[in-house]
Amino acid sequence: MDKRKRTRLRAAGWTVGTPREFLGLSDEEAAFVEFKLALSKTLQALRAAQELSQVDVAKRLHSSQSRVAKMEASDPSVSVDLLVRSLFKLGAQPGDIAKALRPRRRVAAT
Amino acid sequence: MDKRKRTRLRAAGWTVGTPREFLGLSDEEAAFVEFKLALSKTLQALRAAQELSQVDVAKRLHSSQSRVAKMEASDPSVSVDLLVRSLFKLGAQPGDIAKALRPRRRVAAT
DNA sequence: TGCATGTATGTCCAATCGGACAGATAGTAC
DNA sequence: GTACTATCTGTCCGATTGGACATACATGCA
Repeated sequence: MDKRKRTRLRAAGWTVGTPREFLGLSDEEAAFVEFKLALSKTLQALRAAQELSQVDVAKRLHSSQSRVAKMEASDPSVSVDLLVRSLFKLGAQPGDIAKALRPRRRVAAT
Repeated sequence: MDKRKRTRLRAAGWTVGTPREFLGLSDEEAAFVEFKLALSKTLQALRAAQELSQVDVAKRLHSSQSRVAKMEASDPSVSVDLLVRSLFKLGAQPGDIAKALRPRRRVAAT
């Protein structure tokens, strides 16, 4: 987005910026939600790799399908604890989790 | 500990083994407590590096000294969420956390 | 000795989390 | 069309968590 358009939008009362700016998140909060997101993605990937349904995973975790869906969606009602425990139960190794948390290479902003 | 002594102790009614065995933790549970422990240690290290008291840290986190003590002690009442949020608030980068989680090289058991 | 500082531990209660259920939506096969 | 499967979303209520407080313990210093 170029400066001109940005300015016009702001003048029209719009908030312009990144999702993080939009939501008014501080740096630490943003880092935390990204952290959770990385774990969610890892969980999804692990499930896909094992070709399981959410119901299957729920059984292994002694939980419910709806909670698994929320875990994968990084729902606010899901804690990092639950995500980490679940990853371990699905066979992830500590190293796998560490790997998943490494910050993605940043791509040039447009 | 040698085999002989181990056997004698068991005969005398003692449980012999790792803390994990002693507590009857499954692999995933053990992995999880180690995970938490790594975060606690990182928090302590971060505080030490900045030469802050627990009270100082508590202020930065908008929490209390007692909770900080429990975080560093990896108390059961402390969640991974709290630890991770705290680390970020103290300025840790995602990469730092990933690094802290990498499994330590195992040393020959005695 | 008393006093200050830093840390550890136990408890209380409000806030958050998590399993479970209901119901919605989407895709596929018959 | 119905039926089945997989996933998503909202809600409820018991369980866990977290800030706060009191208090104990340790160390250093005047």
